[in-house]
Amino acid sequence: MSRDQSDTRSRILAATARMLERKGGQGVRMGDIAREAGVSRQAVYLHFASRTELLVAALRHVDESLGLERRLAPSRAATGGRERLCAFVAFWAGYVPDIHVFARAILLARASDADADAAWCDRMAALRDGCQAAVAALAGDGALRSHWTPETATDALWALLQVPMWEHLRFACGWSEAETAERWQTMAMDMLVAGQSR
Amino acid sequence: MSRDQSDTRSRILAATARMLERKGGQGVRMGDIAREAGVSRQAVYLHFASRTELLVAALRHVDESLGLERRLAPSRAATGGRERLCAFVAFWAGYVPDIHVFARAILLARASDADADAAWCDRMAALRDGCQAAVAALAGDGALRSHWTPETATDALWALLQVPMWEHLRFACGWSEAETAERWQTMAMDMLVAGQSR
DNA sequence: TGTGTCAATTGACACAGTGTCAATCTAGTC
DNA sequence: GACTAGATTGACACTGTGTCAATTGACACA
Repeated sequence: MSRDQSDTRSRILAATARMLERKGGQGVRMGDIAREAGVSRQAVYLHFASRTELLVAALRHVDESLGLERRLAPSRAATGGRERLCAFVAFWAGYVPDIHVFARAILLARASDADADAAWCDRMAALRDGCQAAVAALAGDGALRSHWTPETATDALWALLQVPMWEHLRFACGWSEAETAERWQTMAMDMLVAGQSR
Repeated sequence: MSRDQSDTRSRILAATARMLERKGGQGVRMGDIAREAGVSRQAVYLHFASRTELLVAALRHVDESLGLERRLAPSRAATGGRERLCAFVAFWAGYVPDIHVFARAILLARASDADADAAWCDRMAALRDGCQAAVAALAGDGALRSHWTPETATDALWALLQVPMWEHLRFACGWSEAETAERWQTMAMDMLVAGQSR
């Protein structure tokens, strides 16, 4: 049989992704995922200790299959501060659409589950590092608006790039993915970069 | 006895506020609220059909006791576009701290409850009206950055003023209430107002 | 051919929280 | 003294997570 241990595990992860994609953050039950994966509900618990652990693993799994590191490369390679900021926001605007259903689910779980909260904080800390690097590049060019310190500017950019912000722009405002990406960059630039008045 | 119908109702609302304040959005159960109000759990259902209805009523109740309309007056009175925008963000930055625990609870309920979602969308529509008015005043002064239309600028401001954004600035970034208010205004101005480079 | 192992299945159950129901209690009112 | 209405009590249905124990079926080793 082609169904060894790791096979089942990845089928569960794939089923989780499909279900989240289809039904959105809430309303996806352990039983739904099991059925979708073609295994029993208990088989899921054989591989993941809890719903939260499954969600977090599923998110990590898409990170890998999407090539998070590879996608991050352009922004790391950018030399100028402005270019780096633009590239970073562009990367994130292209990445969030692929992960936001997982983010949604974890964000909801977060309220009542310390593990989910910790996993999310971890991930957001990594995002903040990216923001910090972009802001540092900007400051290095002397292009940071004078009312920001590198610290506060990092915080501001970090806040701007939160997943709920993307969701709001995308769904509440009804912006297309391309519009969201472009305008999100503009917002970041206008907020942080000196001499941007047009 | 001093316990007539409307008395019990408002005691429940007050208890809801206290519990949310104390324990945050999640983890506040109907039974907790009942105990806090000094009534039975069923008495709560006698006054509110569901948890969602209670949360929404509680939020409306603080709106009234806080004088939402009165607090909104300064921004409505402002003449210049910049002043109006500043006053509006200042109003909101002063208001969110008082209501964000209710917002949190409703936002969480929203994912699995259509009523909560509808109530929240309603409220957000009202916020958007405020944003629209501020942007219109700005545009009227010719002070709107050229890359925005009134529509897109309204959306952008609306997104910036979402409660999760405030929560992130306040708690994840660790900004004080005053810092959050001041910098939130700056972010809005930099994003929307032409000729703001410093 | 027999034995051991391990993933997976099945069905039962504990637990928490929301919401419902019916019987009963307790004031105030006419 | 009967009526009414809000409140109480206790039981229960329902949903979803997580646990447990007994069993099945496939493969491996000898």
